[in-house]
Amino acid sequence: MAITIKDVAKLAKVAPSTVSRVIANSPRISEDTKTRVRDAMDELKYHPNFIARSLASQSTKVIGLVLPHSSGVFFQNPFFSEVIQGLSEGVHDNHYALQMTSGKTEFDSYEGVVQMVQGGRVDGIILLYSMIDDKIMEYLTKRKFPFVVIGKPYDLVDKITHVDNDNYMAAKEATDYIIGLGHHKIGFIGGSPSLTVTLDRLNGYKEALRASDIDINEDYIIHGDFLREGGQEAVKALLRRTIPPTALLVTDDLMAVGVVNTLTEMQIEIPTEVSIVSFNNALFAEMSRPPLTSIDINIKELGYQAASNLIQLLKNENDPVKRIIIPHTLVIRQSCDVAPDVE
Amino acid sequence: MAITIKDVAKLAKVAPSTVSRVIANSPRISEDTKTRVRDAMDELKYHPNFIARSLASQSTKVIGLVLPHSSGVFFQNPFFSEVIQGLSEGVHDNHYALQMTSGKTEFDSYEGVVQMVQGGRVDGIILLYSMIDDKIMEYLTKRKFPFVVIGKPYDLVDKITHVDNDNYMAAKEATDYIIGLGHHKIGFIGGSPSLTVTLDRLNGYKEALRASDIDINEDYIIHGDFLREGGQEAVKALLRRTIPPTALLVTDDLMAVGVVNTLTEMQIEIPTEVSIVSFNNALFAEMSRPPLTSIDINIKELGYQAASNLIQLLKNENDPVKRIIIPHTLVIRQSCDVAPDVE
DNA sequence: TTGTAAGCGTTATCAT
DNA sequence: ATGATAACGCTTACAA
Repeated sequence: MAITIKDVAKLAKVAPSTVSRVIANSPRISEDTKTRVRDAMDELKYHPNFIARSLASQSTKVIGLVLPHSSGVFFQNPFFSEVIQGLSEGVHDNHYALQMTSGKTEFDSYEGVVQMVQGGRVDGIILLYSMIDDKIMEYLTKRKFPFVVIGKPYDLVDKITHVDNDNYMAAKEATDYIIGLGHHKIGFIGGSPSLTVTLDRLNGYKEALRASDIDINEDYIIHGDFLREGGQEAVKALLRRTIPPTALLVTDDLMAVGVVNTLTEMQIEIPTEVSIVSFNNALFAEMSRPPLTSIDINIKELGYQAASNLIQLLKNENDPVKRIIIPHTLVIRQSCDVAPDVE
Repeated sequence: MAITIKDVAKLAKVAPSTVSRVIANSPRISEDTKTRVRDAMDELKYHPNFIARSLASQSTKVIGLVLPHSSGVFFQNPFFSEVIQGLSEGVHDNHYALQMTSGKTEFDSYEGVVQMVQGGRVDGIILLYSMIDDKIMEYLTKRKFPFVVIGKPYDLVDKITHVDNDNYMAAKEATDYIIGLGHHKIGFIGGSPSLTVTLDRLNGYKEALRASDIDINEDYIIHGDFLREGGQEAVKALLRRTIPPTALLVTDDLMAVGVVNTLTEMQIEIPTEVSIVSFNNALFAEMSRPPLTSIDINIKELGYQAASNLIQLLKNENDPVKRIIIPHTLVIRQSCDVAPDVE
């Protein structure tokens, strides 16, 4: 059996409660006994038992992570590694631990969350996605369990602390950039329309067109998976239009890579025949031939802020609801050119 | 306060211990009371408190994950996402949870592990790397704490359960393949020489040369980070040799991408002037221009097996030490050609 | 087959 | 400033 607080107490000739106070560095303990107790702890190589502490204090110092249920897709996207990196740093800096839940189906995920929450495994939760009509978000809200979402909640935006980019503006800027190059037949290839990030970017795209008096052509708007395959299928569909677009706004680099692959196979030249702007600025964007102009959304920071804000919320019972916007930047590379039909 | 076992007991008119037994599905409880208790649980929407259970049973059903300390590098490599995916499925299938520890420095990581172990936070640990003279591995071994490593332990190979590829054979096969194309000036670009995976692959490479009576030229062997930058620097160094190699064995796709970038910039043609075989077969290998011939090591399975074997080890006190080898396959693409100096 | 009661290792509330 | 002692919610001998 491991060394417990009692062993330390015995060695230091104090009560267990005193040892506990020393651990918490209570000001009501004399410096004298503090050092005596600390010496005993060192001598015995004492390490507090987190489980016992959690039970007594009703707090685990663990943050739960909820991945989207179709995590197979999610794992393949570099977005995953990058948020995790930010999250990991964020919790670590605050002396919390990170625990993951996946789940093949939505029900599966839901059960995982309930276990974490009702099982008292975690003090707070971070949702790594935001979609419409999400049962998990509904559950957490109803239970008033502390959580923050990465992305924009579909409902109750002003009731739920979240960390997001201004995806509307980002898409608008990207589209404006394309329009500035003379394009007016601009396609939109987005992820699942049940994700709020897709909706925001779609709206930004539409607004940019509207502001420039370009008709919105619903045939130019396609949704797919945040995967290469998603991009491949989408661009094929767009090329079947009677008048195919001369530029594409693609909401994810991995999809954009699929788009590039397909266009290259069809011997359609980028950027002379088709221009592309994508999102996320993963390594893929840089590696692509040609390198992709992409919007950097600072994924790591998204994770870091989510973690630190959740923890702050945990410490401060009545922390106000917050909306943290992480800045984005358009990184111009070589996937855009002036419109071929402009003279 | 949440619903506890006592509330259920009261409603079902049984003792708390009976409820506990029903949860554990003990055979010594009559079907009759079982259903009565279960009805009560449903009615109250009871969920067992994991923390309390952990404290009482001295087992948390949580697996700890230890990333390499320079996790910044690690996170960027697609290896990370893929193992995590496998691990995640593995623990999930066995009703365990996954908890992560990172740490900027080695000391940092070490402290994290000690906290997990002595703090009773986890039942077992998975090391996501294997390097020589690793304090953490030494600590876990000394403490006889259950753990498995992904990769091959440097010491005590037959005392530590691990999941690995046969990296020696994989490298040998890859090198043989290159030799078969007529190359005999073959460079080796590897990751850190303190990682056992690097050593194994290096040995396989050397053995292949030896078997074909090709001199081993230490000038052809370079080590770098498992990153694009690592590959870039390494290949530049190799090209400065008086007689530069005509083929390269690169132990990681991401490094290989760096190699390809650099060669392309220098207008050296792949595969006509330089052939390349890389490892891991990440999406990068396929995306590269030209697409890379790469050894698929089945990363996801590495993770899945690590998780399930650790859990089995936890269940079966005296499970034998195991060495699980995940098969690899050489995926031939377009980065290799016959040696330019062969007629 | 079921109940009683003693832990598990802390924290926290009273006393002193 | 410190010590007893009762939680925290569960598991598990030991009884019955």
